[in-house]
Amino acid sequence: MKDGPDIARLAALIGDPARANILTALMSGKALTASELATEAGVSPQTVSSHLRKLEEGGLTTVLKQGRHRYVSLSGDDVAQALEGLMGLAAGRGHLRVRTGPKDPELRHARVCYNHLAGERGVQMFRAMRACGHLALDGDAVTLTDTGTRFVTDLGIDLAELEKSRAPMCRECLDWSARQYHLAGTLGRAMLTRMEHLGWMSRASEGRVITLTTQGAARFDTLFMPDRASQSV
Amino acid sequence: MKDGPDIARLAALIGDPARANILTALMSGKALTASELATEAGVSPQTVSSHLRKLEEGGLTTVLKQGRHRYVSLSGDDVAQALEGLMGLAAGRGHLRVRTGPKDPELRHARVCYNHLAGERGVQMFRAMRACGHLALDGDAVTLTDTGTRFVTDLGIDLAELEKSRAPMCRECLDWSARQYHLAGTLGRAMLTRMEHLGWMSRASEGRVITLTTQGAARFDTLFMPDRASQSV
DNA sequence: TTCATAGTTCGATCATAATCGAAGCATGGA
DNA sequence: TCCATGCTTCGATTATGATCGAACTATGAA
Repeated sequence: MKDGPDIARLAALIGDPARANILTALMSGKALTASELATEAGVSPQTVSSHLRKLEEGGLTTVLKQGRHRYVSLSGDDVAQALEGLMGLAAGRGHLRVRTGPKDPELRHARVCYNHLAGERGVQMFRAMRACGHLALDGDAVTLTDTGTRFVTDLGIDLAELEKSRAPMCRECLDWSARQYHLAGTLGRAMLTRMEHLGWMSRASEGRVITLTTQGAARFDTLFMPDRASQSV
Repeated sequence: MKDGPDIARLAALIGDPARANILTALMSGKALTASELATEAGVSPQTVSSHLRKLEEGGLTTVLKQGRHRYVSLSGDDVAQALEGLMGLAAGRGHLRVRTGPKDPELRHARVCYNHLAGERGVQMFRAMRACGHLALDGDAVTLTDTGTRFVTDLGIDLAELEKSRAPMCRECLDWSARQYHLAGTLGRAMLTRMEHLGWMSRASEGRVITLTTQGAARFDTLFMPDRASQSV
């Protein structure tokens, strides 16, 4: 009995170490060049060329050519979502790197997941916004409430700009480290960008770790603590 | 940069066709013997023995020995969840079997997903129960309401029995065919079992298709149509 | 125009792992 | 006890696919 989608082919695409490293690097949401990805994966340019072709043919990545540069990115949110799901299962089953790097705790604390905030901080933010009634849930749908609209507008987010996009504004994304949900979608992205702009947090030039400044952490905790968020609004 | 969980190893486990077939068969929620899985995967007993060892070591399956029989099952809901996520991505990317069998539409309509109802029917049920206020959502948490308690009790479900289990009673499970959520957890399982008992639907002896009787479909639609469910309670 | 850089294609190499025949062990039934 | 059945282990075979050196194409800058 062989029915339903063919997960073997898709999983085999992800199951090569070099390709897994490429996909993981692309989880930052950045579009990276083939050369950068060759460095990330630790293989030669010719090898990465071959891998990228397979990923593109499999529908996991898209490529944008600009002159002699080819910018590669994940082909959509759903790829990121499935990868996070695999990460969650891998973490839950103890499938960890042999050498857990010094960045592991930092990744768990705060990291970028396809351009939005993930890790403990991401979960904290999502939970606080729900607790304060800024976000409402209806099944799989997450919507911004009236108080939420005021909240994010006060924070400096241009909602009119977000509404121009056809992508969902709010979406739940299962966090592999916290095993809870954090906020994805265009609003999730805008929140991270805004907090970077405010100087609360910054992304490393390489990798996915997000670092909060001392002041940024304080401001973040002020805004996103459930029993304190009400007072600030 | 090689950080976070090792998805390559896990994906490679799933990425072998024989093992993917095994895991897909186990999505029915039944515990199957090694011989049955050898038939499912279309390989010899010695090959399946080798594959099962890998899946068990990887934490994806558990084995229960009874005499000379070894009963294999998925090691948890989270495995089923990640597999469904991969199925969704595979379906969305057109990674389908070369020969889409005659069972494909039936699988999309109603199928068993780790012992609970999936497919269009599963989504319909979950949606209707939320619309009628029988289920309440708070982030990732799904809870049975007072009206929901009465509803399922009237349907013949023994909630006291369900509450004895440590497993979550209600959980959302993303449906690969419908791209929406259906109800999982012990309640989701109990609902399917109950409707089978009422003769509304039955599982094929092999595979995961669920067939509704004419009368069963009528009763199902009566109970789980959002604008009609209120009248029946 | 020349040179440097980004990236692809070709083909050979080689490591890996799925596969099954043969043999053996464990269990159950007559 | 003997035979049948379920399952595992061992070892050889073979197909697959990742890999990179060599060579090439395309683009950009001086």
